[in-house]
Amino acid sequence: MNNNITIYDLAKELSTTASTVSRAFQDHPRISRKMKEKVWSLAKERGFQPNLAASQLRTGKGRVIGVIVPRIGRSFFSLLIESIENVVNEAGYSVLVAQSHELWEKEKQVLQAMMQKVDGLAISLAADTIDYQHFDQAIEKGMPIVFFDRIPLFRHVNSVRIDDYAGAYDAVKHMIDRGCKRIAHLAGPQGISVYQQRQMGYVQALKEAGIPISEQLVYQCGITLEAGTKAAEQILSLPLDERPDAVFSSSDNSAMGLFKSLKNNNIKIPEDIAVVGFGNELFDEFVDPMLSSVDQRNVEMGIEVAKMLLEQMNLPIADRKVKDIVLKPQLIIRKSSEK
Amino acid sequence: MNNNITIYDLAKELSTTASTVSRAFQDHPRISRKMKEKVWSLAKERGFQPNLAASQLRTGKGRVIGVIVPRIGRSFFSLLIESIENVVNEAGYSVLVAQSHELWEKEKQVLQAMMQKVDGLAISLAADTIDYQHFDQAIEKGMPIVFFDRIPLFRHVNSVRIDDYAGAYDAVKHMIDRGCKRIAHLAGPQGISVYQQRQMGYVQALKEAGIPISEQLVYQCGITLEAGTKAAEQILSLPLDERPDAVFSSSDNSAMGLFKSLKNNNIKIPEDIAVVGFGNELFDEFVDPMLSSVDQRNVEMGIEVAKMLLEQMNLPIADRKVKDIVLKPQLIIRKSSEK
DNA sequence: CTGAAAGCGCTAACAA
DNA sequence: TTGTTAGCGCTTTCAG
Repeated sequence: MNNNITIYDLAKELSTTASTVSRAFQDHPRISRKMKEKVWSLAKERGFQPNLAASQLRTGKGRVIGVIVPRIGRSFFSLLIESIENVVNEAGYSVLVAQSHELWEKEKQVLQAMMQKVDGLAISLAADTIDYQHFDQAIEKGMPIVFFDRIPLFRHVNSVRIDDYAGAYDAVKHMIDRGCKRIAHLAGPQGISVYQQRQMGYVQALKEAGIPISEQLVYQCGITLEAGTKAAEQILSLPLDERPDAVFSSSDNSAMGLFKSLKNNNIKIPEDIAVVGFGNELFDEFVDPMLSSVDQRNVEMGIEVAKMLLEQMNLPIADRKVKDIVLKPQLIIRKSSEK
Repeated sequence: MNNNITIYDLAKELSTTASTVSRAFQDHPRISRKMKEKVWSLAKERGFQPNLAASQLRTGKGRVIGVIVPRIGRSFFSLLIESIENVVNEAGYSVLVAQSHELWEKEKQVLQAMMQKVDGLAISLAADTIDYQHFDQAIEKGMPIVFFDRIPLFRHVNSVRIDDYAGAYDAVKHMIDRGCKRIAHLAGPQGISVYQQRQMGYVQALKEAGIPISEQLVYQCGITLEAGTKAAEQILSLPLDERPDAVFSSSDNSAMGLFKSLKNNNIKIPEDIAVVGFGNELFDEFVDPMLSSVDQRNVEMGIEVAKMLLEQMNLPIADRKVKDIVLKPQLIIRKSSEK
């Protein structure tokens, strides 16, 4: 804050000029080793901290990246932020966070605010977002952006995600292999890319196994605990011979709601109904029986996002190539789907 | 980023000067309404965004606050960050986050980096931190700091926390009221203020009830799942008549480890051993029986932290008064401790 | 109520 | 290899 000492002070003390001191800090090749060492050691001695605002005003760079997510407190996003921070911090960057609260308007607003403050952005879309103009404008202005997990569909943008389709496919295939015949699906909001993909993976697995897709076994129910509870009620109200013998949920939260309701109604998991969720949340191992789930590889995803963003930022605009990294999710089989 | 339009451009177009435009944006009292409105409407029309770096260079303020926590991904901290962001965002601030990884060195390092970038700081201490000089220096430089949850002990600093002592006391009292006689405690790292307080609350409740404190029922075991598992093993290895009939854990994670081990060994919860945790994590309601726990009031805490910080930042240094807000935690009683 | 002018601390073209 | 100089865009005293 009130850091008084400047490169001028250092320069004076070394009987040189501000430019030389400035260049010394940048390890400029045309400054002598000797000079650099004198500058560095004096700086350390005096506890000098370069004024970032001044540097940012000159260069447009402030060593900060921004992360925009729907909600920071959701474990998936907080783990991603953690992972991103770990990587970019190593490279001398700080992380600015903002929340869209799943709202397109809010997303535009925080994007605007971030534009002034960051050198690059990592973004996971709001559920609400259907229009990408705000991002187009940002990209046009030269802002490096990497989308992750929830990415704009049909767009040529930098992105890191898992193969949600394959994750869902594997989960459903696993249940089929275990002998399940009637597999229900708790689908998430179809406006969000990842949930759409998961539903498609579910459908494909059934198709390949020659199991007819039944509309009434696909519950468009959202991804909350309550959504899962409601779905369970509907399932329990079905005639016994129409009841599913397995459920693949697009989120662990809704899986949990279902799970609890089924147990409360003395349905045995996995014997009567097998359950597989998506997200591999911590609590999956706490419940009884432990919940099978698809791991989203949060840590790796964060690392890839950070690496891609750093790479983009350090490349001249002309050399930047749009990249799309797709990680393979991993099905974690636990008791809830073992037959 | 490449935002070309400046207040000079606006000034020219309105045949006035930069000073007037600048003042108009600050809603300066000595600028005419008419002028202000002309400036504001033109600014909106042109999509003008003031250059924050320039303003920060001049004023030293950049409309950013920093949050330093041990780990972002832990649900307690991520919920707090979420809550803080919600409040300060309303006031036009962004949030910079950094992690100490429980290390004193790292904490000092990120503090340094933040000093250059933020107008105020919210901090929860690393487990490792025993020396507060780095904070003293920051405060001397005029940086407003609010500590939360894990605060420096015996220091006159701004802080927001819950009454961990009372939370623990209430939890243990509740078990005593339910008829428990031998109550064990999974204690957390005693170097961290909150865990120390929780242990003291535990001790006090026993004392008041005339129950002797037995050293071997206090497990100094850490706050991870594994720690809880280990503690369970030790408990199970006790002769039957020395086994506790209740356990108060200083964290939900270690409670969970204990919980699972006890169940695996056919100990009935709460009949054989009642369990109460601390933290009121989401998963407490997912497990069977549901886990009683002490709620830390994350949302309120975040709100208070943000409000206190905003208040401090907007007060001239001379008028700032050190405050300490203590929230009352709430015991949430669930099946795991009902007898 | 508005304008002129200086300067926040750093960087980088240009010059030596 | 180093120095000179101008200026990034904004704020703010001082002067009308």
